[in-house]
Amino acid sequence: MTLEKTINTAEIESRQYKEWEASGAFTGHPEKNTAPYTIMMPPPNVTGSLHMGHALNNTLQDIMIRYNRMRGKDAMWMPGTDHAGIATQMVVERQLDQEGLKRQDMGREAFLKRVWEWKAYSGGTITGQLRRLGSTPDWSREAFTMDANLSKAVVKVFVQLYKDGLLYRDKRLVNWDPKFHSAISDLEVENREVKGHMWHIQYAIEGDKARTITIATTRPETMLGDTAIAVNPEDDRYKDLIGKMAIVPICNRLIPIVADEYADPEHGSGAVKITPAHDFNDFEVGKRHKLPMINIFDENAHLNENVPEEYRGMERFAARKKILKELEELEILVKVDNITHTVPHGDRSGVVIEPYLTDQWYVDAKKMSLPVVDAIKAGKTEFVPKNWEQITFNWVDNLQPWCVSRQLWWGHQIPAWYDEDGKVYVAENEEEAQKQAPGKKLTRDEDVLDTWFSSALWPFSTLGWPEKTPELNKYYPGDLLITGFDIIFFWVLRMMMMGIHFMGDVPFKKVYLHALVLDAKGQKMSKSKGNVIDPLTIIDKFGADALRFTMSASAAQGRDIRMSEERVEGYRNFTTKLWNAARYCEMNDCLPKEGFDPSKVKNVINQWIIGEVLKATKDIEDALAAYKFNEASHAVYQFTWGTFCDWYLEFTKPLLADAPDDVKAEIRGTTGWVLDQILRLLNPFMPYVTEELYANIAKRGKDERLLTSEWPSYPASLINNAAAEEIGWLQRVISQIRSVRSDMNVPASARIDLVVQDASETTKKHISTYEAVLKQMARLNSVSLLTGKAPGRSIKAVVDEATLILPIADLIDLDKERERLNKQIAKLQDDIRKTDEKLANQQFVSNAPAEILEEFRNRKVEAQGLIDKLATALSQLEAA
RNA sequence: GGGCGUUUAGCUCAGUGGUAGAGCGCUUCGUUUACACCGAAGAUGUCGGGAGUUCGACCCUCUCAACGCCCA
Repeated sequence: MTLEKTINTAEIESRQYKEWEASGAFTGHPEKNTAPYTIMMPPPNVTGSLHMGHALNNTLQDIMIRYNRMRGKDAMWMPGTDHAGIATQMVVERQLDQEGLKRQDMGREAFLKRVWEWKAYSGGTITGQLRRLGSTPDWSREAFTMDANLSKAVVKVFVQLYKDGLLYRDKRLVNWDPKFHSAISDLEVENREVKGHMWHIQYAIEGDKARTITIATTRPETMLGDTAIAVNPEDDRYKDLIGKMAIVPICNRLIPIVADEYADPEHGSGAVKITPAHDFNDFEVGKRHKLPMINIFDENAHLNENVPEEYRGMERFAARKKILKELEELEILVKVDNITHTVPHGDRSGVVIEPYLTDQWYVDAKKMSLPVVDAIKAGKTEFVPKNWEQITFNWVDNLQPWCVSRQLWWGHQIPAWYDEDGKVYVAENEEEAQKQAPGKKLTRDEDVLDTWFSSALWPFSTLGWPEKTPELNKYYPGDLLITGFDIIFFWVLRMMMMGIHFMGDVPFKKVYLHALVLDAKGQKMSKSKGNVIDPLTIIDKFGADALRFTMSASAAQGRDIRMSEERVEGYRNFTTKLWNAARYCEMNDCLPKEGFDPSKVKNVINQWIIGEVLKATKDIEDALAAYKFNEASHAVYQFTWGTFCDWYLEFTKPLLADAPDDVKAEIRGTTGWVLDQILRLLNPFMPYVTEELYANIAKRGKDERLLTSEWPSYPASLINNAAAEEIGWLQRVISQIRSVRSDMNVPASARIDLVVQDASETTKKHISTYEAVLKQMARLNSVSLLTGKAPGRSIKAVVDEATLILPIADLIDLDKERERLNKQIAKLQDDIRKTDEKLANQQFVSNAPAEILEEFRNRKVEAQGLIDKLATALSQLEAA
């Protein structure tokens, strides 16, 4: 086959992916003895679509999976999707809304049918998009958090945690989302800074018309639920009022004035109203003082029957207005301050969260997290970068019970039943529950579980737990988890809690936490800002390989990634470069040859490039072992472009034209071999273009693919230091000549002569060996050794012991050459001065390690040698 | 208010206790039959400010500042 002149990424991508998937190479083999390499994919929302975060996350996972598959591991990347309770229900409710329907009118069953339909319709979108990225998870095991077996695991876990006393029902204040009519967890609350007011309201004191007490509040409507006023016990202003009763305006209820440290004398008026049913701090104060709790809201955050008649049924912010108006009329609204404060909002709904007293299910997250901390400290699970471990510990210290019930319909319905007295029975099914409550009429808990409850089980529920499957046996614990730091607390820790509790071991050995993908200006991408870059658009424009390489090359640990098209464009150019290099190889019959043995190579240039392949391989391996994706990418990029294309192919061009046949044959073999290695090294990063080239550069068997080929592995003895030194010399000579030519404005088209002065025997040998290469790459007419006197009017450059003379009298500008030489000398003298200062420092000489001293001394000698040669060149110039 | 992170070339960012690197951009030159999505050469930095540790600091410590994120 002949490679097309230009690469057609869209065509290659769709064709190659189909072949990969059909080949069955993504599938894990629990029945085989091969060592496993397991990654659990963070399941994206089933109805979602690919964003840059997914692109980053999945690229990194796929690199590790492909790399380990090539290294002979049983690579198993577990894919799947999450039912995403609130998010999905919200989407479907919005659709219903447009049809003028409400889920309450449809009923639970009909609504769920509708959600399943939506899931069936849009559920394949995200997995299709992951395929476009080139991801190779084991699709045959694709799971969904609401699959029957995963749901079974959820029920099992719920019941067991209940039995273990780690899950319980409790009446507490929750973060209530009035839009969803549901409790949400602390983590789902987003505190937003907003402009608001601090209202100062005067309360009368019972039996003392002369005294009043002024409290400050940002939420005056909650005064209808006040059950106390708190003052600081040390606050002299109010000491005498402690124990007296105040009168709540409007509803004219009597409430005690209590002493509590919570009241901050510095803050507001120093006196705070206490509404235990609607504020987390007040709730604690209420418990301390055994205050009654008056709930004044319903599930819509509308005022309920516990408030004066004229307020009942009012929306909370309307009620606030009315109250303020009434307070004003009563002339007890004494002051209004404009302030900025943080107000809790639902991260999904965007509405203000109301602390609300309800019965909910809680998991004792604190208790379950203790073994997690121990496991991390013991190194059973290691976080990369490490600093997340400490952050995790701090967070665990402040852990609150995890509210796991949600008043939604889409999700895992809680396996709990109530009898007519409200007694609860937790069981795996109704039959079991009934056994616990013989003869009683049971009703099932209407609520569902937090989405993160089921995703916390992901590392083992997807492998068949609670059955003892071969998969579970082989793939748990997983090797690596790659996810964003923003869901450490939502997901990573909860997986660890559940994994340790139910499997007796951590779910993964390493957790790589990547940063966020931002726009080019460093801002978070969001629909409202309109700065979202769609990965699919990027793929269409530059190809999936370019996007993947951008992600990998940008993934420096602990730093956000600024996404810009220019960067992707640069890596698109890299794919083109590789493509063209392969075309060149094809045109020159430099393709992989059967039976080529890199250890048998005789030509130094070939020995050198083989050694460079090995060095690059090691660099990539080391970088990946440390999860430094940017370094690994850089190593393979640099080798391919900077070493193979820029030097090796250029070195060998003149030889392919003129050298003896055996040399040509060896070059062809070596070039083909190196190309083959590059394709392997690059494959995890750029799977499509490499696969396509691999298929085209040699005859391949039906099932022979890079996807399942082997990662390069050769003995380090193939690195030939003498060859590296020799080629280093060659590169220095060529660079020097090119540099002076350019400095002196010698036209590239001008073929000039090179005369070498003071050449050592080795250099003489090299000059003769590489004459053809030097001529072509430095654009020379002839290469010779100096005999007799050095020509005066010429450009000179120094490489090691030798002086390179370019006698081009008619082409050079004497002043310019003088200037160039003087500049070089001046710079070297400056270096020597600095080195001398160091060497003159007695403390440096006596304290610095020997090899450093040696290095500085050598540096000086070398610089002096150079100066001498340049000075000679300069004086000859003057003499001429 | 607490915590974390960032501050290095015009831009985006790597980096190491021993005389600063990449990509992009910029300048000059170039149509040598893989590639102009290219090649060659080049310019540009008191490595945020200050102090300390050290023979030696961009790197370690302290401090200040700016910016960002998270939590209260």
